[in-house]
Amino acid sequence: MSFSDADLTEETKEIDKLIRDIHKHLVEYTKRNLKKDGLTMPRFKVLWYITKEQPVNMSFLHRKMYLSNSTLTIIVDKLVEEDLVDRSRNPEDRREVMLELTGNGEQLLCKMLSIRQEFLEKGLKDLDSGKKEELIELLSTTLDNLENLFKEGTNQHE
Amino acid sequence: MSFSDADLTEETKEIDKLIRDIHKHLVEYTKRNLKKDGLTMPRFKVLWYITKEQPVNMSFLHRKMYLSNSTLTIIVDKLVEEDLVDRSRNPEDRREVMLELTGNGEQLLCKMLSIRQEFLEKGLKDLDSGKKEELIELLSTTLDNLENLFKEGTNQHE
DNA sequence: TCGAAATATTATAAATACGAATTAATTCAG
DNA sequence: CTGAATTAATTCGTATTTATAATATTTCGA
Repeated sequence: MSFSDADLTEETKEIDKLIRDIHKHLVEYTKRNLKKDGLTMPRFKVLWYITKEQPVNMSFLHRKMYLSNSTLTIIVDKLVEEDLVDRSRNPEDRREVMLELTGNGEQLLCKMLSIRQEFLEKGLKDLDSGKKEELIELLSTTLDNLENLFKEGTNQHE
Repeated sequence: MSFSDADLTEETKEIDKLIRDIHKHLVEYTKRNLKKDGLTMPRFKVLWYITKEQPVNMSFLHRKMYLSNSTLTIIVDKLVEEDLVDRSRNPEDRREVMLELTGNGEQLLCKMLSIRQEFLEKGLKDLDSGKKEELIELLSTTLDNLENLFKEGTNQHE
């Protein structure tokens, strides 16, 4: 078997499309369920990122989500108002805000995550554990490379 | 080797995270480059979808992108104004609009797609052609299942 | 031909997003 | 210790994106 440049290009395009489409379905399915509980995607994501390393500050969200602090302030305002997030100043460094999920927040996030999890689980039903591990391996390698490439671009002087 | 339920759950979470993160890097890298040419993500996506089946109408974009027609009208307005898209009525059925890329549109989209393509290509550099095919196979299986699940949910009566 | 269905736009309102200026707290150089 | 620089977050002004409801316009089936 031999591969031309055109094949390689096609493979990349194909993988791009697959990643986009899988992601799109995950997002749309998630949105559909968020809506039932009055949540939107950006607000859901903020909850999700907070839960990763509670308590977190605004800058953490900024770094992870690639949204400006001013945008995040508005989104967090809303979440606090809805009693999903608790906002307080860090006593160690009072410039920093500390964000944590409230009980409500935890509960709602959990629910949404498990709905999402179940959806993807069904999507993966034809892959046995070995194949899933294989998939994880292939995607991890790719992500590592992309992260490095991305950082290089970011540190561009000027 | 044996696998517990917890392992299976972890595998799914891991795959979810990998898909999201790869997608995130693709999006952020693309955005960074779009910005240099005054493009935004939704506008870029509309160009991309138009090019898939030129000429397309608004409803096609609606079905593919999960955006309301009114949202799309606004985005397309902007693209027409920027001379990236040509909008005309379909003479066969004058309710329909026909969207095509202008020369400028083609050119700009091509440029952006190849920048994106190159980025992902580098991300995939450690996978030989066999592994890429494997990856395509695994992702395709998953996407098929997700598409079916998604449709089921959509046709829910009411 | 008449009314229902399909297609797109307009009007309105809300959420999301960014950058610049501002405020407050901390750190650091001298 | 004090003032300058730095850091963190918010506010403000503006633009973009998004949704819903209401409104043409056109097509098409009975």
